[in-house]
Amino acid sequence: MAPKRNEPDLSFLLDHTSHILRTQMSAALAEIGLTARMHCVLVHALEEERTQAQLAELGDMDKTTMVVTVDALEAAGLAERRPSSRDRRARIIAVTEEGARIAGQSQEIVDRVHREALTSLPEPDRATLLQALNQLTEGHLATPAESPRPARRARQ
Amino acid sequence: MAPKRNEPDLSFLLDHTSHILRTQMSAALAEIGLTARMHCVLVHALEEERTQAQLAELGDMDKTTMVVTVDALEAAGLAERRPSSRDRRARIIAVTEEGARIAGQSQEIVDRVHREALTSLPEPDRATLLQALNQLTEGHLATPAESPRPARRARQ
DNA sequence: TATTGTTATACTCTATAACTATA
DNA sequence: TATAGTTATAGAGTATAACAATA
Repeated sequence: MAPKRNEPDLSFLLDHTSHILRTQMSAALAEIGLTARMHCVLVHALEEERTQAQLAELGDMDKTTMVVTVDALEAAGLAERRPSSRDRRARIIAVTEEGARIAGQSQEIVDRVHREALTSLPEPDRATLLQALNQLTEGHLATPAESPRPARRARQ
Repeated sequence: MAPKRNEPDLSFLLDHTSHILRTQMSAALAEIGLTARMHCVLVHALEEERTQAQLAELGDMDKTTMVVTVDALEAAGLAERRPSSRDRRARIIAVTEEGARIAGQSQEIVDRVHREALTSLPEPDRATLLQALNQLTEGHLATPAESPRPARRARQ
């Protein structure tokens, strides 16, 4: 049987919920001067010594996007670039004391926004939702379809 | 209890699944020369006589984005702009015969991509997932938080 | 005065390419 | 030769502003 039209479908539901959640998360983090990327880098950099490339990989960012993000963290006094002792090409992102404090706050904000979003769900459905999304992520929605993107021209 | 770190959270899961599904949908629709927006406009325009503004509202697009989308549909011979008999400012988007045929195909593609995505889920979880997402959409994830965007300067 | 659709374009975001220093 | 990080900028996507026609 064909699905009824005008009924929210999976695409709409995922697009809508992820978009709204993202705006709420951005707004909440903005109150302490962070973007979601800055939060992501702070948290991962706190866990252990990591280079920009490693942090970019973890946060699924381009290395050039990471440059901008680390610039912002440095400007805010939350992190510092330090030369790696192992590889003089690489830079370790060291979180400052203030950065660690802010990271604690931002993690609380992230958790709170998630909690608040899920409050409209009955208890048992929350676990099922997260589990189902996890399964999709590992199943047919693991890898992106490639879009035939035109290559960019060389710089003049 | 604080959530364990490095565990996929709601933000990651929604972002990831919606992004992957979107790439798959784009790739699948591209095979018949459509974008998701073109499909969306075609389907809604087929249901009843609708103006660009109404279609923009339904598809959550800016009116200027709608202009581009309708241009593409016209160029592909799938739809035509016709003056509204009620309001001479407005234009009805009329789907051509070929457009209706393509809309049928694109709807099949959309349904197939959704079906395929959900195959990794056990039967009972599918309904729960869709229901839970629906509830989020109507609950705390109904309306976007507003981001303080700087106003754009006037044209020179 | 407000609204529909159009055009032009400003702005954001992201990624590519080229580069330097190092491996 | 390959990789880490930087810089500059191209390109896509989108929205704002201004406009003409009409309400």
